[in-house]
Amino acid sequence: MSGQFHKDTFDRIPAEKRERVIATAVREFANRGFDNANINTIAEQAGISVGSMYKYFDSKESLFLTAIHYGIQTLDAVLSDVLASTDGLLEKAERIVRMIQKHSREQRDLIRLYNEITSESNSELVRKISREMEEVSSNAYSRLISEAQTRGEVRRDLDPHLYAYFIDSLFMSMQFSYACEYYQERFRIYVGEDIFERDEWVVRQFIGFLKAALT
Amino acid sequence: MSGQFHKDTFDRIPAEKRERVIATAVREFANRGFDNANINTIAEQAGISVGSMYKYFDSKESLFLTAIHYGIQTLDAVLSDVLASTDGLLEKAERIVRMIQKHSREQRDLIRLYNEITSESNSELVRKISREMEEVSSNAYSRLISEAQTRGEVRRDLDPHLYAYFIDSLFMSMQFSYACEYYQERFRIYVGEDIFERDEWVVRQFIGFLKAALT
DNA sequence: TCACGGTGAGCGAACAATCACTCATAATTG
DNA sequence: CAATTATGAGTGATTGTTCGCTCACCGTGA
Repeated sequence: MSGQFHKDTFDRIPAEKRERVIATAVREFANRGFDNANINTIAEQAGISVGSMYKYFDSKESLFLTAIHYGIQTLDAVLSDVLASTDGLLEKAERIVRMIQKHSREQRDLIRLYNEITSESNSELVRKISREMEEVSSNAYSRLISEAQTRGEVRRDLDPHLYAYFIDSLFMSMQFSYACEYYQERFRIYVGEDIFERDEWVVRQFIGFLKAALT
Repeated sequence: MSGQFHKDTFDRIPAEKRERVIATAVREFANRGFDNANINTIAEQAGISVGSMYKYFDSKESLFLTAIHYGIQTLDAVLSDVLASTDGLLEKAERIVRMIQKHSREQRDLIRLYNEITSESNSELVRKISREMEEVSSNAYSRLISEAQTRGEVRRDLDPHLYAYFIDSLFMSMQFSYACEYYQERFRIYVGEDIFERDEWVVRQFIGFLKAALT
């Protein structure tokens, strides 16, 4: 997890204020996108002055990166929690799907911030963070499949890395479908208006899909 | 497919100029995003004046919508072409994957424009676009699966709509992986630096994944 | 205890750049 | 010579960033 994007000053202020600033930034960037998010508004909503904002961060981009950095840490923590269990591949997948359904609603802003990054392509720094972001789940998923293969749980004629990529693609899509506007609308178009009240059914169908694909 | 977003004047100018304007708009919106795209620059690069731009379109949003509308039509045309064949489900899927690999590289701007929309936070815009965008493929894919089910090609215990959604999620992810920076990087992280020279292998593995999942 | 001065967090009005959009004027067309 | 189309400098609104200032706090020395 690479270095910090904020000034030292930001570390010295009370934790409560620091968290308020980050939470506000995450919300604003997630809701309005990088360009439409307004630094002056974020400051106002966080209860500090614009001046202070620039005492903490060099630029709008620095604040954005700090918000993302925080988001990644949070997401990683949740994922690690699931992956640390001793369950088999399909049990873990099931827990991840449930976690996605729960987490995507509770921490909607974070997922939308993540979604934001996937089309923000013109920044070197964002790319760097993204790499660290995907590497965690990439390694974890690939290893999961390899291990399941040696245990005989999963077919041997498939490439663990590519299949990890397929599975992560499905997870990503679901995650966004529960948190981001465009993907929500798409989910409804495909499966119906009431899809967000059918969580258990989605879990069952998804696991069925995965099980068939892997065994 | 909803109505037009441009003024009548735009229909009256030479086709060559019209196409130049649209191509330039698609490129700029794809590369810089809606907010960062500059109308004055687009006009300049298309070889017309800003004034003319506003004789053709009411607003930046109208130009954006027109560009997207054009993009959707192009994508639809290509997809319809594949879906019109008499092949079975898996053969069609294979052709779609190959089409994605080819098309995503040749029409990079269009795919990136599509990617741009998926994280657009302007809900007004999203609603206008998403339906038009997803309805075509949604219906097509769902129908494909249903038909394959009645032919006995595909398991009956799965929901055609949800499975169509899963498959489309994989297609989307691949499409972006061949055209958009963040997804490209992610693809490399998962499967290796040389993944973009292993098209045939990807096709085979993907079809294997899908075949197992559906039968 | 009190006065003093140094430090740096906090402030927000003002600045400066950007850019969507307009309009008076010119060119073109029929 | 109308009527239509094209032009691009200008306008106004927005917003990232700066800067001169205040003030609370702390250490020091009398």
